[in-house]
Amino acid sequence: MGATAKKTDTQKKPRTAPPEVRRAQLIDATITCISKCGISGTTLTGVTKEAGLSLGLVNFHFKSKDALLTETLNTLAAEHRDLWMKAVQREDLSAADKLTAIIEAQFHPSICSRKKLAVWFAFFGEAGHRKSYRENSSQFDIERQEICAGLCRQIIAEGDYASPDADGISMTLEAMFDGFWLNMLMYPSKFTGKAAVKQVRIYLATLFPCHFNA
Amino acid sequence: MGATAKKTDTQKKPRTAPPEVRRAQLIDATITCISKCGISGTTLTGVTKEAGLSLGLVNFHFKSKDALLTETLNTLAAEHRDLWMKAVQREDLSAADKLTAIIEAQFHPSICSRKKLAVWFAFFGEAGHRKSYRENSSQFDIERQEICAGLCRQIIAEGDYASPDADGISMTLEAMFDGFWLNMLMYPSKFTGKAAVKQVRIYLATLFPCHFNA
DNA sequence: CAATTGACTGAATAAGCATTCAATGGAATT
DNA sequence: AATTCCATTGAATGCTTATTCAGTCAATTG
Repeated sequence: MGATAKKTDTQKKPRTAPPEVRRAQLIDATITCISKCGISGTTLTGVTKEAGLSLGLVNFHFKSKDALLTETLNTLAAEHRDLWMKAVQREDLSAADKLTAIIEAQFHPSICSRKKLAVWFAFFGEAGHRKSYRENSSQFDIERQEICAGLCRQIIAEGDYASPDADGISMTLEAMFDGFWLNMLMYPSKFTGKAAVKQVRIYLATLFPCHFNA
Repeated sequence: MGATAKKTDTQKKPRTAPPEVRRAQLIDATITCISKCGISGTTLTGVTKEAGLSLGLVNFHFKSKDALLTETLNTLAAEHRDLWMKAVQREDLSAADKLTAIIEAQFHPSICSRKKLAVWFAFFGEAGHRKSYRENSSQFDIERQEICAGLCRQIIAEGDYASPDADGISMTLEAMFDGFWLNMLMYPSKFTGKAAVKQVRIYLATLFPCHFNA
């Protein structure tokens, strides 16, 4: 339905666009395709049809199908990292606030829509044998887990809590992040992002009652 | 290596075997192939080569490749269910003991070898769009979660604990199960089954200190 | 022993796929 | 206007794959 931005000469969409735009379009279409058909069901014909572009464009803007898939995953991973990193870098937030921000980023609607979750797990399913799928995103995971462990250590020191096991707690947090993601994908009616955040906060409130409340 | 059961005439392996045996061989080979190459890299040529059988046998013993994959997943799901169900059905165990048994089953080496984890997540990755992959195993997941919730309710009643949210706890347990599985697959050197059991027990010990200890 | 049955084989088939590339389009530059 | 350059197109190519099936083999039955 008509989107006429400038009356002057915007009537027909241009037949050509800068590579950046095309790459973004193709990555978007790839996300849609993977979420609908899985990685094994995602074909270049399908992706380009979804994007409304012609078949040959993928190999023009990307080296190969594999490069398109890898860059799709990297895009999702970077988008996620940007969101929580923004909060972690703020100087005015307490350790508990930063940890809360990481949790909320994990379950933010823009990060874990059903569509994107399907893509994440499609990649996890292939990650076992595809090194390129692990490289980037696992680096981010490790980075986030180490930051979480550091924040936990700080909170433990602040509150003088009994449990000294910041590494164990951050491991468990990581597991809860991924586990709730999977359950949100498989049983969306039973598991929502809101409920996940709530449960993670209950876990933290049990451990650090002075810093968190359910 | 020699396995000579009966001296009389067992020298060469028979060229033919009952369908049950062949089906099991093919499912085994499928697990190996998926763990090595993912679902998209698993071909009938590869499976039959792995099994040391001829190409045509898959479509003889199974309706199709898809049927083979579905039955492979169902086999894994049933194997897992059998393990925890055996403990849950015992009349002599307390609720806490049964919950412990479920946790230990979840991370039992026979259930979550790296090989089998790779297969589980390969299926999760495709489950979004393949109804047949969800049907059986998700039924088992729901069943297990409801049993866990019941056990939690019982424990809460026994210990007169403050937290009344058995459903939330069982949701969190489920998430920890899946999340630790994923982390065991992705970072096997950092995450082991033993460590996972320990962390889950710590979680329960925090909630139910009279029933569990870390 | 002959006949029958069920398991097994692997070459042949047909469909689908990623990738290539010669040709086209059109915007920017000369 | 002519030229250059880059984005774009989609038919053609060559490879991989699931599935079929006509035939082989061996055990069991009559």
